[in-house]
Amino acid sequence: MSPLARQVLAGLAGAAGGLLAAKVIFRPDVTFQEPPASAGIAKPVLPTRAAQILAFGQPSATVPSPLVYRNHVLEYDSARRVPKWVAEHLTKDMVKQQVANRKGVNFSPDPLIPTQFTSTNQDYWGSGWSRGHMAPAGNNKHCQDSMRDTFYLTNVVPQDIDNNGNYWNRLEIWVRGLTEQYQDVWVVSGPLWLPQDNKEIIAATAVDDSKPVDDSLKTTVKSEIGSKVESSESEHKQIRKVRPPRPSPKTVSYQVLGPNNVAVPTHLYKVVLVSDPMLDRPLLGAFVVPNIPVGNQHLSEFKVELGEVEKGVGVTFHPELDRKMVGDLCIQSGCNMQDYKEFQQFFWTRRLKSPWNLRNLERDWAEAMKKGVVNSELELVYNESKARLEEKELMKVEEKAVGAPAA
DNA sequence: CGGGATGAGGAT
DNA sequence: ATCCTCATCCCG
Repeated sequence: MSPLARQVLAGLAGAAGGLLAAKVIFRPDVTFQEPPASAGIAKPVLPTRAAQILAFGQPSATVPSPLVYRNHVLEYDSARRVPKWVAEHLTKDMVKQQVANRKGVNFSPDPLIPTQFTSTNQDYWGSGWSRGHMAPAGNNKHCQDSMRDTFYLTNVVPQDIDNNGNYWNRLEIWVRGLTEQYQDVWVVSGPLWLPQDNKEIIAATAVDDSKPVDDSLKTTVKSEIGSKVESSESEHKQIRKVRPPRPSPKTVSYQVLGPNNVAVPTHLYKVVLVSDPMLDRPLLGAFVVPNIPVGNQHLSEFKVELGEVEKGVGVTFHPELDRKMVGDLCIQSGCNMQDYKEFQQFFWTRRLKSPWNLRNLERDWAEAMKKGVVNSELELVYNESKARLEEKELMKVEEKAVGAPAA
C-alpha cells in the first residue's frame, strides 16, 4: 500500500472510527496487485483494483428500477424527483371500462421512495406548476386501485397547467383512441431537459447585451422543437451578421420547486408503439412537446425521431424491437388529434349539465357563446338545464307559499 | 378530460 | 398549534 493510500485510510479511520477502518485496512482481498508484466490471458486484475477503489462500496441506486405498479412501470430519477420514463400498455377493453374515477383520490408521495429523494405535494402547492400525470388517470378507469397508483408523485412531473389540460390531454385522449384501431398500444412518457436553441441564444445576445437575464430568457427558453415553427431562417442570418456566433453557448436551465427541488422539465415526450394482426409490422411515433401552453398545432409538428428522445432521456426504448421492421405511426394513422374547439365540448357540456343555479348557468352560457364553442348539442344541454332549474325554483316558491300561512 | 384554491372540521 | 382530509367552488 502506498504511503498516500495509507494516509487516506488513516484519515478515514479517524473520521469513521476504528471499527470501520479495521474492516477495510485488514481485508486481504482489497490489497493492491501489480498488473502482470507479461502479455497473456487477461487476468482479473482490474476488478481487484476496482474493489479497492470502491472499498466502501459502489455508489448505488437509491430506488429499485423498474418500479412496478398495477398498470404501469417506471424508472425514478432520484435527483430530479420525477420519473425518467413511465411505461404502459393499453387495450380497447381496458380503456372502455368506466368503473373507476378520480373522486377521493389524491396525489401523494410514493411510499417506495426514501424521504430524502421523494417529492411532496407541498413542493407543487403555490408553485405555479400543476402535477401532470405521465401514466394518465384516464388510462386506468378499469380499476380504482391502478388509478390510485397513478397518483403517486413518482408518476408526476411539474407541468404547465394549460399544457396539461389542453394539448397534452388531447394527446392522451388520442393515444387512448388508438386502441379502437390497433389491438395493442404501448406508451412510454416522461420529462425532458433540452438545451436552449443555439441560434436563439445568439439572437438574444446579439440584439442587446444589456438586457436583463430574465428578459432574454422569456424569448429564448422556448424549445428547439417548439420554436422551430415560429422562428424564421432569415432572421437568424440577419442576426449573425451583427455578431458571429460564440462557440456552442448552449445551456440547460430549469426551475426547481419547493423544499425538495423538484425539477421542472423543459419538454415532455411520448413514445407510442402499436401493433395489430391487420398490420404487417408495428408502427411507432415519438413526440416531444414543450412544457408551455400549446395551441392548435398539429401533432406532426412535435414528431421527432425516436433516437432524439433517447438522447435526451439517456435510455434505449424497446431494445428488443427490430427497428428495421417498424413503420411510421403518423404516416399510417395521420396523427390527427381532436381539435381544441371540439375538445372543449367535453367540459362545457359537463358545466352546463350540472349548474349550481340559474345565475351560474346563464353566466356559463354567455361565456360559451363568447368563446364560440356552442353547437346545437350544447344548446340542447343548456335548455334542458334551464328548464330543470326554473321548475325547481318554482317548486321552492310554492313550498313557501304553502308553509307561510301555517306559521 | 385535465387541473387548482380555499375553508371547515377532525386527528395528532 | 399544525397537519391532513374533504367538501366546495373555480378554471381551460
